[in-house]
Amino acid sequence: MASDPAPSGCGSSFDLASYALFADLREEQRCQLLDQHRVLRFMAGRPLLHEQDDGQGLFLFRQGIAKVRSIDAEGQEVVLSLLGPGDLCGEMAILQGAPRSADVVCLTDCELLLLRAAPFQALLHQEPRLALALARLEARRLQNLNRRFVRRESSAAARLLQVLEDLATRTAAEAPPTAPIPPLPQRELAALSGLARETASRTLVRLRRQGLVEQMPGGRLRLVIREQRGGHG
Amino acid sequence: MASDPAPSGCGSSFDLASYALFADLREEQRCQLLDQHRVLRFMAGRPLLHEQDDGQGLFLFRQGIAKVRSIDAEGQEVVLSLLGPGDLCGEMAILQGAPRSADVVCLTDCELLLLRAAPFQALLHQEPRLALALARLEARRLQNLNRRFVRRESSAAARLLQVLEDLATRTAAEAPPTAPIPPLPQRELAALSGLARETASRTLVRLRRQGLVEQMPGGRLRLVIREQRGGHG
DNA sequence: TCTCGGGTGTGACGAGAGTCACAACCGGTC
DNA sequence: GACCGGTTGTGACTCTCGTCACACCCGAGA
Repeated sequence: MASDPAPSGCGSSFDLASYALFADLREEQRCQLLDQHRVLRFMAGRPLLHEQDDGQGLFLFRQGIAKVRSIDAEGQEVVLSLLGPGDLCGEMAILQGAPRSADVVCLTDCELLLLRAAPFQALLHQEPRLALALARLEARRLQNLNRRFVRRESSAAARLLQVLEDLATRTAAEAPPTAPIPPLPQRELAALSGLARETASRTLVRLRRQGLVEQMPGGRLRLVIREQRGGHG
Repeated sequence: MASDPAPSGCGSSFDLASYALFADLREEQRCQLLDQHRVLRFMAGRPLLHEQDDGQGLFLFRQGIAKVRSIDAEGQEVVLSLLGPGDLCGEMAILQGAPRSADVVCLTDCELLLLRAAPFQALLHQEPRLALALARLEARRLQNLNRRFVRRESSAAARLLQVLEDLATRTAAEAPPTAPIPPLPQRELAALSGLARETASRTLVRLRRQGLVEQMPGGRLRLVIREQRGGHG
């Protein structure tokens, strides 16, 4: 992990306003939040939050994709969601001093902004816009997970397609589902969709034969959008 | 559905303070929220939210258990969570004028308080404590769903036990997992745990034989707590 | 009493995905 | 070139759960 210490001052080029959470704030308040922020870089495969156990902070994704995961009773990894540019994490720990139940691991090289918890917490208590925006953020996450929960019942193909679409749309803010997907080993794709590696392999082969997934130069995958993706093939 | 119109005044005996969401407010603010509230009663099997499509409100559970559910692509019901005394719902629609993706159906006869959206929304924008409490509420829901997501992978027995425990703890605020469970048909238990009715039946038989579940007079079930409920039997 | 209907237990079967095993491939390094 | 480790494809088998089918129970009502 690399870290650039940053000046406390504002006028920084970091565009907090592009994060929905901070869009409603006054410029001066955003500056407040940037106080003693740092820029962090993690290599693919590195965990984000482990090292920050006590002195928590807010992590804003600028580049790269990460997975939020948990370990079940049998020691199996369960992936709860994906994070990409424009997303943030660490707010749950700040909201409720709760012990962290999930950890975050980078899937690709990541660059992110770490805001200190203190000014964020202070602003939360005095500015309803921020608290409200946070409530909205949590609500949206809940809805996303709900949708995922509903799809969870479905076939291996549907689950894998869902993961591929998620990956594509996280490569950048506003990325289309047909954006090329960063090259990840099948083992990883399988973990993301909750399948065995072999099942993921077989399913990928079938999806390629059906023309739903395209192999791009460099081994990257790309979704091909078709109507009727019911996924009961 | 029965409905008691209520006076706008305060001094009502409804104890909003017992809901975590309102615990931090001043008494006067809670009164504000009670303006034109109503008491609603629904029979088991009745949907809550359908009829309130535009004029939304906040539903506070006082008695009874309900399920939050959604319908998947194949028309199958997927249960997202359970609500009981002390819980509330309808806040997502208020937070983001979003079209509702899930509906709420009573499992037993329910009694609840309906607060009007307007004063709640107004207070949200001016009182950070309320907005913050709402953010915490959403965060806690997210964590609950995360936990459920993790367990979803597991066996039929584990899933059913989970549902039974959820039902027991929702019969009242602070109810222990060993509280008696309201008598629901197997069809309903199966839907709650995402199993086929037959599988639920077979699994229940096995759990009874293992002594993990007890049949009480009147057909009600009760969980028996044992250490080591790994659920790989 | 018989019958009817809903809820419940259980048997037989099939489909889907996990597991084990192994071969082919690919990119490094020596 | 040979070697090695990690990745990918595939075949065979197993296990779990869904599905279909049916028998049983029990309470309600004619």
